[in-house]
Amino acid sequence: MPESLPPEWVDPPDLATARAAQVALAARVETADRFGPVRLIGGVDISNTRFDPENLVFAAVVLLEWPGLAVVGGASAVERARMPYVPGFLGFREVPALLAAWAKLEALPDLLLVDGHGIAHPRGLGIAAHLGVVLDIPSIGVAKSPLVGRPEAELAAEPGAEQPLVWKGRRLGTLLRTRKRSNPLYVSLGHRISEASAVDWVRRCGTGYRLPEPTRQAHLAANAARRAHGVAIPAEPG
DNA sequence: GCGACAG
DNA sequence: ATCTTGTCGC
Repeated sequence: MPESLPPEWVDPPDLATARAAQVALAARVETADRFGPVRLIGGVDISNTRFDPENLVFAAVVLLEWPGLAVVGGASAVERARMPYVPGFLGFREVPALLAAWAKLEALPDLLLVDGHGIAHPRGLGIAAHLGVVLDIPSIGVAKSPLVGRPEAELAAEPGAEQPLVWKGRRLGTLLRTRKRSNPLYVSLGHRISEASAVDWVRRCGTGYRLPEPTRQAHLAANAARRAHGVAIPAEPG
């Protein structure tokens, strides 16, 4: 973890400050592998209630053992969104709640898979990179749709097919088709991991679904946390 | 100026 | 992100 993180890295007062914070954070992203043996893999995602005037953000972090990919722990938290969803600034909307959930974890993962882009972002700081740098944790971005860039060439239809994601002459990530007839995933390194390793780990975390198990379980956990919120606990009979 | 635009 | 059951296709 960097020295006590500057407030604007997580909760900037305006978009101009947020933009500057992203540039500063992006400079801290490490694009080479720097992590030890992987025994615990984390999955992260958030859930929102549509038309919620409270603007609540339900965040979930799940812990899966490696190998095996069984969920062995996790935590969730609720926070009020500081700002609305603005493409390119997703981190500032979700990171606060994720940090709250992170603080409740009984153990920390060795690698983190985040629902969203890593460095495949206009300023190189998608939410996976944002969270990775703030927590100083190896992270991988796994997005379900593109933000910037185009595949270098047409992506083959076969499962397992991949294609470089290119933007302005730079390679920012990889399109990965994890299932037949499913739209590809957009994988990009977040922090302390190389692009090649990021794709390798996403492949290893595959269990037959479109999304890798960590992110898939995090999505389920975030939804469960949201549905459990404000739901009265049925009284025990007797 | 116009269109694109993670979750 | 979220609203939602069945249904069509592999």
